[in-house]
This record gives sequence, C-alpha cells and structure tokens, in this order.
Amino acid sequence: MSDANCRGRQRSVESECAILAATLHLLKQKPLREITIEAIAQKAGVGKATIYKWWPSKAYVALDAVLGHMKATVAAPDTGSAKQDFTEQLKSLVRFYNSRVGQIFKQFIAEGQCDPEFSKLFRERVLAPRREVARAMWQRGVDRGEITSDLECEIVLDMVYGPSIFRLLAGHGPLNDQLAETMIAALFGGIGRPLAPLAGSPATGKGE
Amino acid sequence: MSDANCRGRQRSVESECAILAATLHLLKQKPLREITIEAIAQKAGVGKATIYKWWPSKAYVALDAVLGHMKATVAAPDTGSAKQDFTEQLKSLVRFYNSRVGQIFKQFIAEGQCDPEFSKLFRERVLAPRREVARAMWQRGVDRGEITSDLECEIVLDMVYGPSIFRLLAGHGPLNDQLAETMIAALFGGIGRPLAPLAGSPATGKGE
Amino acid sequence: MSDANCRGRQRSVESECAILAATLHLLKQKPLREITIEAIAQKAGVGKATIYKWWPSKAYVALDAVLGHMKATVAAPDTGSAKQDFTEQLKSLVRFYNSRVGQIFKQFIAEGQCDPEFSKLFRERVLAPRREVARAMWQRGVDRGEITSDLECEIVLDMVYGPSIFRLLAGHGPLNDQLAETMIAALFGGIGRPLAPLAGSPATGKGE
Amino acid sequence: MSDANCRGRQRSVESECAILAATLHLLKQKPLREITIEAIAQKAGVGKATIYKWWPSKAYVALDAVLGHMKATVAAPDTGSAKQDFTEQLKSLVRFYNSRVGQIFKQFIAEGQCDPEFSKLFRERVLAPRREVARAMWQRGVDRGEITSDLECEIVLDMVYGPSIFRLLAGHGPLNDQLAETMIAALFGGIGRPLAPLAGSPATGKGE
DNA sequence: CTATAACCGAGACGGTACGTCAGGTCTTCGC
DNA sequence: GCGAAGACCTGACGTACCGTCTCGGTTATAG
Repeated sequence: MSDANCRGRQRSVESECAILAATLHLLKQKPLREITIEAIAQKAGVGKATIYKWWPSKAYVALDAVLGHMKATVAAPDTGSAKQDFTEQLKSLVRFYNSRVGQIFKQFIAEGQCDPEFSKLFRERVLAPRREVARAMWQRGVDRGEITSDLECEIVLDMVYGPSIFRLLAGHGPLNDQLAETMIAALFGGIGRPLAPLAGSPATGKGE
Repeated sequence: MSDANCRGRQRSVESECAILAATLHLLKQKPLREITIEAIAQKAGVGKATIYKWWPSKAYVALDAVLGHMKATVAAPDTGSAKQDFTEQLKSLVRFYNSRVGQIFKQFIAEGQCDPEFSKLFRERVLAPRREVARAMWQRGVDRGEITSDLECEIVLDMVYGPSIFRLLAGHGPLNDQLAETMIAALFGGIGRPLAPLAGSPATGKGE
Repeated sequence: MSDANCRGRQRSVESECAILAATLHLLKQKPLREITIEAIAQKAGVGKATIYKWWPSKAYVALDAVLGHMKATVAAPDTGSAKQDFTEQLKSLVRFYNSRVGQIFKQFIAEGQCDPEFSKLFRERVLAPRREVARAMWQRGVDRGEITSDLECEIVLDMVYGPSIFRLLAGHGPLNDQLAETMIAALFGGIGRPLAPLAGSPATGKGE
Repeated sequence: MSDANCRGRQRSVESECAILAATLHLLKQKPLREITIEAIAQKAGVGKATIYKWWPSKAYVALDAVLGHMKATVAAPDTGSAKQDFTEQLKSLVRFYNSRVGQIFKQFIAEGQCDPEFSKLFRERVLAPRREVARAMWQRGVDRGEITSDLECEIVLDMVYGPSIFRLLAGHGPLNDQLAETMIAALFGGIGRPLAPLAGSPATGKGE
C-alpha cells in the first residue's frame, strides 16, 4: 500500500530525478524547442517510454524540472507600503527574467500558445502562486488605504506585471530595476496629469 | 532586365502569391507550430526549395502572409482626448486579439522566443507601426497637457498594451471592451489613493 | 516432495493451461511471427515473467500449445499394402496441411531457420513420431517384398514427404488427395520408362 | 527523358548499390531475422526512408541483394541422359544449399510463411527460373523416351527437388552428393520392387 | 505454527527497432 | 539560369515489445 495502486513495481524515483535533472541541464544550454525527448532520455540514462509514460510532452517535463529545482524564488516583501512592496517584487521579478532560468519562462508561455492544456497547467503551477503572493500585497495596500478599492485585484495585477512580461516576450525594450521603479510609480500616480490642483483653473484638462 | 539581375528566369510572382495564400489558409486552420513547409509547398503547388530560397523559415512566410492580406487594421482614433483615444484603440485591439487572425499574433510572439532574428523582424514589421500610431496619440496627449510629460513614451505604451497582451498570451483572464476601458481609466487615474487629502479639501480629487 | 525440488510453491497448472490455451487461440488468428509474448501473457491473465520462466521463446510455447491440443492426429494405416499405406497417410497429411492447425506447421519450420535449438526440438517432438510411424510402414513393405531393400529408410521417407512439404512451404502448386496418389504411384513405379519391354529382357530396365 | 518520369531528381544508383551491398554483407553474417533496416541503412550510409521508399520490407531488399550478386548459378547440364542431367543438377544444387549464400534461401522460404506477397515474388524470381531449366531437362528426357510421359512435369520437379529442400529446411539428415545420386536413381527406378520377374505371375497385385 | 522458499500477477524499467514525418540539400529537368 | 519537382540524408517522432527487475501476495514444505 505504498502508493495508491500497490500492485506492480513501483515508479523509480531515481529515474524521475535523473529525467528532471537532465532536462534542467539541457534547458540551461538550449531553448526548449531544440531539446528532444531522445536527448533527455539518453542524458538521463532512461528509456524514452519511461518519459512518455509520465509526461505528455517535453514541455511538461521541463515545467516539472524547473519547478522542482526552484522553490520559493518568489519574493514577498512586506515593507508596510504597497507601492514599496510592488516595486521590490517587480525588481526581483525583473532580475529573475534576466536570469538563465528566467529565460525558460518565455519558452513556457510560447509553448502554451498551441497547447491550451499546458497553458492551463502553467497558469496553475507558475502564475497562480505568484499572483497569490501579489494578491496579498494588494490586499494589504487596500486595507491600509493605499490602493483604490474600486478596482478588481486581477486587473491591478495585470497592470503591474503585464508591461514587463510584454518586454520580456517582445524584447522591444530593456528590463531593469529602474524600469520597475518607474512603472510602479507611474501606475500608482497615474499617467494622467492631475487636473488643476489650483482653484478655478482650466478644469476640463483631461476630458471627462 | 526587369530587375537587378537580368539573366535567367525571373522570380515567379504566381509562386509567391500561391505560397502566401496557402500559408494564410493553413494559418486559419491550425497553429503555426503544426504547419510544415511541406504542407505549404504542396498546397501552393510549389517545390520546397522555392520556399527555402526566399524565406528562412516558415515563420517568415507566415509573417509575410499575414501582413500582405492585412493592411491598416490598426485603428488610429483622434477624438481630442488622449484617454479616449487610448481607450478606443485598446478596444479595437482587444477585438482584434479575439479574432481569428489575431490569434496568429500569439504564434508570432511564441516563435520569436527561440529565433531572435524573427523576433526583431516581428517588432519592426508588426509592433513598430502600431507603436508609431500610439506614439502620436501619446504626443498629442502630452501636448494637450493630458498626460504627464515626465514619463518616457515607451514605458507608457508598454503600460497601455502590456496587460492585455499578457492576458492574450497567458489566458488567465478575459479580454473584452470593458477590460480595455477599466485599464485605461485606472492607468490614467493611477491606482494609488491620493494620500490623505487634507482637511476640507476636494476629497475625490483624482477624477472620475 | 511432489517434484524434484520440494520447497516452495508448486508450478501453477492453471497458469500453464491458460498460457497454452491463449497461445493456441492466437495462433488460429495470426501467424506466429505476429504474436507477442505480451499478448499471450495478457490473454492468459498471466505475468510475462511466468512465461519466460518456463519457455525460452514464444516458438516453444506455441509448439507446446499445438502438441498439447493435438494428440495422435497422425494416421497410421495398415492396409496390407505399403503403397496403399503411404498413399493413405500422405492423403491424411495433405488434408492436415490444408487445415488451420496444419498451417501452423509452416511457421514452426520457418522459426527453426534461425533457431537451431528449436529446429531440433521440432524434429524430435513433431517430425520424429510421424517418421516412426512411417518407418514401420516402410519396414512392413520391405518385409513383404514390396519395397526395394537397398534403399535407406530415411531417404525413402524424404522422397515420400519432401515433395508435399515443399509445396506447403513454397506454395507453387496445389496440395490435394490427387497429388498424394499420383506422387506415391510415381514414386513406387519410378519415373524412368522401362527401356525395351520387348525382346526377352526386362532385365536392366530401370535402375542402374 | 532519362527515365519514365523525367522531372525531379533521379533515383540514386549509388544509394541502391550501397543498400544491396550492405544487405548482402549482413546476410553473410547473420540470419535475415536478426538484420534490421536500421543496420542496413547505417551500413549503407543511407537514410531509412530511402529504403522504405523502394522496398516494402527487408526481405525484399535481401532478395534483390542476393539476386543481383548471383547470376546464372543454375547449372543446366545436358549430358544426353535425363537421369544424368538431373543427378548433376541436384548435386550442384545440394552444394549450393550448403554454401553460405545457399543458407540464405532458407530464410527466404521462412520469410514467405507470413508474407504471401513475398512468397509469390520468391517463386517468380528464384524458383521459376530454376524450374524453367529443369523443365527443359525433363522435356528432353520425355522426348528421348527416358521419362514416362504420363506424369505432369510439375509433379516430377517437386519429386526431384522436394526431398532435398525438405532436408535443407528441417535439417533431419545430411545433404551431399551421394544423397543426390541415390535419390535420383531411386526416383527413376522407383522404390517398388519389380513384381516377380518370374514366369507369368502378376503376383502381388501391387502395381495397381 | 512458524519460517522459508519458490511461485504468482502486475507492471515499471532500460533498450532496440519500428515505420513515419519533416527538415533542409541536391540534382535533373522545362521554361 | 531560375523555378518545379522530387529523391536524398538526417534525425526525431511516438509506439510496440523485448527480456529483466521489483513489488506485494500466495501456497507449500521443512523444521
């Protein structure tokens, strides 16, 4: 009764580890697209069938490999200021994007474009935990009255993370600490110029 | 002597059109990843070598195919209000994302993840023109004093488009008109609550 | 103490029977080449290892399966005439070759071509008993003076059975009762025309 | 206009030769059963697909390989005596069976047992030519009055060749020159003892 | 009555080969 | 001399079985 189904030989933990380790090693050398199941199997000293038995495709193996060797890399700062929290987290995120492992994340999103199943798994296993942390940060900000409460949390999160992920994927601009700071600042303050803080000024500045 | 090199048979326009048409037709049926050069060649009634001669990979063919049959789909509203302009454009963009052709854009970004060359081309041919239009909208807003001028344009654009593209690629939330409106509104107003409006001041300061 | 080695659980008769039955059933559906140990194991509700423990390869299992369910199908006529005996036996043999089980014999000979061990077993278990019977028929013929005694029995038997087995394996001609009769008649009478039946000397007519 | 269909690259003669040579080389080392398409492809320096394009299975490749490098090994003696002719030919045949290439013939017959298509091809390409030669020998014998004309040629041929092929395949007895001589002699003379050359007694009624 | 041992089913394992597919290159023609 | 057609080599695909190896569990004898 060691596992669910007791009958038959048990799944080899060594094999699983070898597969994940080999995959991770390969992922550091070349993009997921150029990695083959055969290469993983050979490097891990494992039969191809063993991989196919437990994972639907190499993307799933890669996801497991990355998740396994990377726990709790999500920074969850609690500085007392929501703006500060978001800035810190985005900075750590940006640094992660620029790291070698971070580059793999791009591959996952790319992979999800023609495998909805994988996309879903990626959201659950990768995105969700990070958003959970961010959601707490948001909640604290709302509770403390630092963030307007009339916005859905999900939208706020996308506004926080979307721009940098866009840059990560499209590569049209730099990704660095300064960007993180600027973005969060702009997001909190708004990009619209505060209409006439003065009395009796040209009120209708913005429109609406 | 029609072109630069006069000797020999000229590049067949029929072939090029047939290839692009075939590619476009296939792109409407299945994701780019599942399309093969062979399939394009066969459908176009063309040798594989002819394709390889003019395009480096199927992604480039697909890009040409999509760009060829899709001129000026980018809305460039000029309502007099930057906020309004951005809202309208984002709404049209969101509708485009949800269209069949729009789905192909995801594939292009995905393809760029392991082909920097293609990523660059995609930015130049697809992203750049759209950002040019948006940049004009932004400039008008700045000139009219509706947008703070202390922010780099590129950053503003990423804050406008990033969140919806993130949703397009990760699929973790809906993409619709209401989202566009909410996001632009939040972006202009900022998500931070105006800190402690002093006694007797115009409380809801920000707007809307 | 039932068998040689006493300790431990005894070999399961049910398993053995199930294996042989399953094999026989499969042999009636497809050639031996296309049968797999896995298929036998699954059909018999038995572990693969159990098969490997008792038989070296599927050919041996098949041989046991066929021999088990097919006792004494070899006709051993004793009509008083050797020629008649051989004719009858060859006719029954030809009918057997044309039967479904008979077709399996071809597979065994084929299997023996690259497994001398199996070829030997096949000769001992299948060929030998039949030849024993035929040898008795031949002996009776010799004793009765119907068959020339200057020929080795083995050669005679091969001359009797060889041609029809050749047809069975190469499939270049029909296999039926009439063939059996004609062949035995020709064999007994010889295919050489007795030269000069005239003029007193039937003497050296046939044979050297 | 070199071949039937002119367009496109021509079939590579080098590849075909390399494939056949490699196959022949392998056939001299191990039985056909243990040869893999992959091994042939690798040894020939050729893609697997190229083999699959032109031959349905390795058996067909092997047949072509053997036939290509082995022309006119069929002895067609014409000594003036049919018995002598058959004896000579069977002797050469027996020697061939014992040769290395001759052993491959067994494999072909074995292969034919579960591929009727191949069996047919084998008969046409291998058996038929040899039987054609033998048929001529038979005809000469009949014309000269040495062989009874009341027997179908095909049956005679099977009686000539069947026994030795049986020995080749079952391996239950030796295959040598002496056997060839004995068999042809017995076949011509018949194995039945000439019924009582005594005066006027049709005695034992064997003859039918 | 217990310990020991050989058996059993199930099934995961490292492998090998399968036959297919597509990639990208080349060769041979027709225009 | 370009462009079509298509044969070529390559290499990975995902599958099927191979024969071996744990597993947990069962049955039989030996002590």
